[in-house]
Amino acid sequence: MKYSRPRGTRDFLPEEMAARRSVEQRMRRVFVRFGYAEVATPTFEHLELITAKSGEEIVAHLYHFKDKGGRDLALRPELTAPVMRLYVNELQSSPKPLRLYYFGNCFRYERPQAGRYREFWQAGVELIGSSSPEAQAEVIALAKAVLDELGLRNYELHVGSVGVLRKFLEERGIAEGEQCRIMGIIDKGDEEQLEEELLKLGLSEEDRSAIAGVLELKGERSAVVSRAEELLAGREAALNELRELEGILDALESFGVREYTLNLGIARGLDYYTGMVFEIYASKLGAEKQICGGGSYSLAETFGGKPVATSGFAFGFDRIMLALEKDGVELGGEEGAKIMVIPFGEEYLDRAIEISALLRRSVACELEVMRRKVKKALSYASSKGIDYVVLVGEETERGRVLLKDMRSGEQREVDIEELERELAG
RNA sequence: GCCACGGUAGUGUAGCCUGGUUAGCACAAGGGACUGUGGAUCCCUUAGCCCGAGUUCAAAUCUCGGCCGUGGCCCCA
Repeated sequence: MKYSRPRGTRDFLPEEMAARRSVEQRMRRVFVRFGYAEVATPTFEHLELITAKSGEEIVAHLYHFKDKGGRDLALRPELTAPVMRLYVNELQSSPKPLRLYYFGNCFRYERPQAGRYREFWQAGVELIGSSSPEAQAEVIALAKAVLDELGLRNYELHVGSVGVLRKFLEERGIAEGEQCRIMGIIDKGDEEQLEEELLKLGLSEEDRSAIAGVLELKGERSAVVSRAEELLAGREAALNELRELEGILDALESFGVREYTLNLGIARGLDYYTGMVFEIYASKLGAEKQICGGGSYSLAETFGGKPVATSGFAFGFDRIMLALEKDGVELGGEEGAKIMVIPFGEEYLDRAIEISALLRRSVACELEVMRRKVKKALSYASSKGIDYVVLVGEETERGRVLLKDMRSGEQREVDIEELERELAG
């Protein structure tokens, strides 16, 4: 092998590509059905755009480079920041809400493993301009609608809120920067470190156990909510945030989404999430089983725009493909009948070319270009799954060809003028 | 960045432990037997030891390093 692929990248062969396109197209249809319009952004952006959103640390996980003008650029590691930049640059004064969807490849310099590649694909949406419970619920319902449309069965939806905890901390006089740090620690799941940090911030024993208690809450809505209310008794700001979440859940249930886990332990480690967050896991996948992540956030101001409430999510497209496969979902891309034109020898080649060109006005057909004997050409057609073969020979002098049905083996003479109609039907 | 296992024609494999003929087999691909008819048979052809260094008279085989793959840890915007 002379040249190998760069690490963590993949080639997609025709069969796999057909399956990917079919899934992609069905995803798009659902996005469109919900009123979302597609946008696309560059494959690379200024490095600062990425670091503005995610901090300097992530440079270690980026493909970044200097171009010939000395500019620091990076291949996009995700699409939320580019899309919000696009919004700030071009769409701030368009009617609200703005519903955008995207689909594209992203790049991260990380160690490849199951469901993790250095080049991968994301599909997602942003609903910009509304902070209403129904807007936030809509994006969750949309994510679920896509998965259901695709026929995925084994997945779990977890809904939570980073707002509850943020308000709790805010009420205790803890600054936003500190809140973010705490959320990051929660996301890592390091309980000892969390306890330590909270102690340093001067939180009482009671506060600390309330936080630890809330973070463990996970399960059916009413049980989680009533327990959270007990733990948060007297913390009005946090309770308000809980009620806000309940409003979203009410709307979500109106959308018909009733199967979910209320999980107050989701922290999403990201500084820009403000309230509702959600994640979807495909239970059959391995270590990398999260197939979707999203929530409500405020990012426009980070990129120099006016603050605007936004909800959105991103699917890990490759992981969804893996999940569908593990679920045994059939992904055959639908195609029309396959047709092939074969000449009886070189003297009929020109005529065969003309006939194939004629047919292509309405159907897909391929021409025998190997100058093979009919026997070999038919053998090829057979192994390729060709449905109909048009044999071009002496009959062509009477304006006719032989049409052979490869399934039944039956064959008859047909006028060339009628051929197109025969095959289109 | 760390750990485990792996890497032989296009694909799947035998050989490796116990260094030593032309590295074997199956399928696939191209051609032919069959000059106007496929999914059958037979024949021929193409094509391989991941890369590099070391040990040795001799390395696919043993040792080390690298690259790549698979899975896991860390991380996961």
